[in-house]
Amino acid sequence: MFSKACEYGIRAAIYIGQQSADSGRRVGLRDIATEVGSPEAFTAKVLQQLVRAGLVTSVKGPTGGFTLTPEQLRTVTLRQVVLAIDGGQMLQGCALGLTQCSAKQPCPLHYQFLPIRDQLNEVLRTHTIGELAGKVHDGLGFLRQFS
Amino acid sequence: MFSKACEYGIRAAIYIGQQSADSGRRVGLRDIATEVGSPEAFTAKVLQQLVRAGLVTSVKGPTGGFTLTPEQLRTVTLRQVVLAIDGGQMLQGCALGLTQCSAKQPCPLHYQFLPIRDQLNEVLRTHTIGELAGKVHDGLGFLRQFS
DNA sequence: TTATTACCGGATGATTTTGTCCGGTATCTG
DNA sequence: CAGATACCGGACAAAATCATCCGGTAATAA
Ligand code: FES
Ligand code: FES
Repeated sequence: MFSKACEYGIRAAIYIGQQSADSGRRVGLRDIATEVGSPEAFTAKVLQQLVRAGLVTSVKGPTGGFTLTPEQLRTVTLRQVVLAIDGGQMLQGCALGLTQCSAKQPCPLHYQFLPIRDQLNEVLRTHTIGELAGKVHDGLGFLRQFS
Repeated sequence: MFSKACEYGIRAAIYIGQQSADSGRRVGLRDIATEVGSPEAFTAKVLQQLVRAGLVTSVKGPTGGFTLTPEQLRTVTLRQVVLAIDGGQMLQGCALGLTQCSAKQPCPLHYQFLPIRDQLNEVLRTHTIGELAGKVHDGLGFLRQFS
């Protein structure tokens, strides 16, 4: 569905959001990688993308780390995270790989896939990182597998 | 969404199906690659997978090529093609990359993604190659972009 | 100020996916 | 049988993705 980078990015963002909403404290890279079960160095690259896109805030130095401002918690959507990392191919490209998805020259699956893709876009567009972080906080969602 | 290999495989299968239903004639690799706009040698690999999986029939020698039997046209679903090439990750894996998708330890998006994935599975399960080939035959669907 | 902390950025390497090449083999035609 | 055709199979190569390493830089705290 999404690339590994995107999966790590989403999980990391939600964890950062959870900690930010919970206690306002910043979380370090090591902490993030441990909690979401992702490779540390690679996760750093992905987070840099999110910081450059303005979706996550970072602070250097001691007591530094990553955080989500109250505004970011409220406004940053899953869709923005996916677009920043994976681009729009999954969100608007043709399911069968035609160079463009359009009713002009639709692939044989076009009209079957449209509602699916629309629903996917809707889910990504209407869910904020802060909202998902709340679920994790309430024990309704998990960011890694516990055995 | 799907891998390149899978996209080529689906488009190729539909084209083979269209020609088989249309005139019963077998189509060669070159013809297929041209008509669906895919790299010839790579498409050959993908078709071999489909032949081994029993979803497409091949015949060697002069006048040989690929074909779909009437039974294959009637019974082979898109889902079988996708499973043969890409496996089940997209069809049953967790959207956020958790090692397993389950209500036991769901990711924060689990319940939002379930209906989307169910709908995707339903579309793949209920559409046969023969049915989609019919659309192409009737000019209602295209397998490559015409400028 | 000085030392420490922790993110930043570029270079590098491993793995998977994508794509090509070519000889082998089965099949059909004459 | 002889020759041509076209799929088969394995080796090989290129590109994208995934992942690591390490010196640089900004910020904090003593
Ligand atoms: S043209 Fe293929 S999904 Fe729209
Ligand atoms: S656990 Fe993530 S989609 Fe089911």
